[in-house]
Amino acid sequence: MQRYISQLNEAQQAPVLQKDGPMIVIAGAGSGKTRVLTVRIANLMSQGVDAFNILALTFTNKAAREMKKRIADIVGTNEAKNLWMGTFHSVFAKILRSEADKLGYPSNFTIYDSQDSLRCLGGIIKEMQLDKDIYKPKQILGRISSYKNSLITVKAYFNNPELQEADAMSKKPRMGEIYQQYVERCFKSGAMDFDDLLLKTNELLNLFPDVLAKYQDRFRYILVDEYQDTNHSQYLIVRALSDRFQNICVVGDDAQSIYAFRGANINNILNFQKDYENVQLYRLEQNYRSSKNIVEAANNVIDKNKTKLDKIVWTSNDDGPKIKVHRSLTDGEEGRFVAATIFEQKMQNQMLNGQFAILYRTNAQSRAMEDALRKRDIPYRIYGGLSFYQRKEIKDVLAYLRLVINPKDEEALVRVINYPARGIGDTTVEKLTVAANHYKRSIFEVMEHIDKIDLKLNAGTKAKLNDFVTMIKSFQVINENQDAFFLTDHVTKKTGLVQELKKDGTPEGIAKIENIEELLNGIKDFTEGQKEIDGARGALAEFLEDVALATDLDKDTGDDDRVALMTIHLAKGLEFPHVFIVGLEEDLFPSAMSLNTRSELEEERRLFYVALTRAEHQAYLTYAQSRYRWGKLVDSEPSRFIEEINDQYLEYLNPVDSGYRYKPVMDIDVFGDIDKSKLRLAKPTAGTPPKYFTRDEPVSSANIRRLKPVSSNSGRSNVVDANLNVGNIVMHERFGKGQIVNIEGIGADKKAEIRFDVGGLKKLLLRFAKLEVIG
DNA sequence: AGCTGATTAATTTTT
DNA sequence: TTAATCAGCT
Repeated sequence: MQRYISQLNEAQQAPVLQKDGPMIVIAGAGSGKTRVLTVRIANLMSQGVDAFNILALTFTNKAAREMKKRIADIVGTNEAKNLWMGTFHSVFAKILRSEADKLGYPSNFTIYDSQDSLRCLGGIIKEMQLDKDIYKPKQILGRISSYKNSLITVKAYFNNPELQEADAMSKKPRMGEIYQQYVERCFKSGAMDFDDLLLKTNELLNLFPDVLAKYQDRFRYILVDEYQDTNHSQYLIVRALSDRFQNICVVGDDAQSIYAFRGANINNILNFQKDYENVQLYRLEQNYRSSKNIVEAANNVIDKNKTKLDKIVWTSNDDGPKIKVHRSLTDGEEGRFVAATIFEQKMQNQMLNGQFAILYRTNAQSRAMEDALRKRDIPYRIYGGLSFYQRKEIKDVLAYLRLVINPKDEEALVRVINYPARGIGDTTVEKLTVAANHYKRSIFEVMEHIDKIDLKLNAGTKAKLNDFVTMIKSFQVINENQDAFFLTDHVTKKTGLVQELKKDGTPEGIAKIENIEELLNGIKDFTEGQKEIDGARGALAEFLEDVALATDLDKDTGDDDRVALMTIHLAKGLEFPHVFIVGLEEDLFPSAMSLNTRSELEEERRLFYVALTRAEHQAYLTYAQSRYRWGKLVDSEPSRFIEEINDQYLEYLNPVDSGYRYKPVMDIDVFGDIDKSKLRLAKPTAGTPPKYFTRDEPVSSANIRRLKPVSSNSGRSNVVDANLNVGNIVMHERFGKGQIVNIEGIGADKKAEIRFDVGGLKKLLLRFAKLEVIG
């Protein structure tokens, strides 16, 4: 043990050596806080603390897994096995399962992901006949989430006139009713959403002193990583659990607090010293990760923030190369620059793909990067976005599995009751829902007793409902005796899910089948792993829990060599030799949504700080002068964050701005050459704004460059993508089947959207060749 | 009930 | 530009 401690520097040793009492470790970026946590836990154990009595809460499951492994390396696998380590959500989900009956929940409760929550809310809003443009499910869920994270229950909401008034002011007077409905429905479905996992834990600890005492006694040493990102609900749980022994160690960096939008409260870390008595404060200020240039540039940036704790991050590393700043014309070019640079670096310095990361503010920005990397055959992996488990085909399979475990799970039920189609339509489901609400039972229970209730359903429909119930019940029987893999395999076949996709036959359909196969493989791995652990058969319920709380980052196998693409939020805690921070433009980063208040802007700045401090050796900052946003080319300006870095740390790759402005729009005289009477016009479409155009690439002759069907509109329309070379401009536009000419403006301002019939496209292209370009 | 084309909304960040 | 939803038709 001593060996591990002596490997730490003095500042790192201090929090390891203090065994008892409350303590806070302010850990600058790259200062080795994970090592401190690891060694601290190992040291506690070596001093006789039972692993059983240690609770470590991390931000991601991956972090927990890695830490556990490192501890196991020090103290041995067996000793480490009993440690409680995981995210707030996963740890307390486990506790809630074992105590569920106290709160009136079944122990097999479902965990709703946000997709489920949104669907549920959508249903409520529709049933209440509210305008879904005012009551946007996403917004509503955001409100509910923030209530829950502040421990405002439905009852508390209705006792709080201020909140109600605020919602009424934002044109949502019926917010409370929706909240109530939502909570009732979740309860009726035996389901908890993400926020419930924390809220219900609080309720559990508040309402049942004996339960609280039990876990207080159990978790004698509590450690919380990334404390700056805890919300109020999490804060209260930690307080309650640590109240008896006060052996609480929180680690965090206020400068890296980036989850305020999710309810994280930076005051939790700023005020920690007031919350406990005799708090020891430790600072880890030496950065081992990054070059001097990067560390100091990052300090430059974070200095602009007012709200922060005193801390000076420094490093004894080399200066390293300057941070490179690159400007490009468009987002496409930005992507090409990044790809080209990676390519060169790999060639010149023998670097691996895995040593590069591309970080962006929004998921939508990944596309341009992907395109460029693909063109250069650089392997990459995108993290986040739509995760594997959120894909439709996967969620469909999971929905059946969820029903097996918890047939009351309403979102799962409505998702698959008629998929694949089995003749149970919306009308029937609606009748069932009404009956279920009336009897205060779940839809499944209503279906079980369909013969005893008069719902004015015809015999055929009743038979179909019975078949469905029988099928799910047959799955339940299998689940009693077989492992999760066997059951899932059976379910995909029996329900006709795979068959449905095979029938489809499109490339998308095949990809979906492959995804389902991947899911099956995943379940296989899981069941095998489970069986090895304690001879138990790999239980389905545990797999579903894993899945419900898994993130893309967790799934990472990390064994193959790829460039990493992710949002900055996801990059927290990671490090890479070379980091590209792309899209550094005003309104994008900082986001336009965050420019209203100082605190929002400061959070964006912290986000930039996080991004920059991911880099070990070389950071690149790139921005584009114009960028496609929602299909339109929009001008943009460099981000203020670039200016906030002292020039001595920067190297500008382009010469000073030449003043050249990119002109994206060209006007085309449509009337000049197209004889409109010869076009078969469909009925005019209102509201579609005219759009267009082009890059000024000179070309010699008019020809069709590419003509291929693309899958759009959920893969079912006959839209055709074409590039036309017309005179000295390239027109790139999309042509739809049986569509329209839409023209707006006169003379030089004339703009047009033209969508032609696929069959007549060739003929029409000839006309295009004669178009003139004005201006 | 299911298909098709038309219309419209969405881009902050996620356990 | 994409994807979801709507409206009208078979």
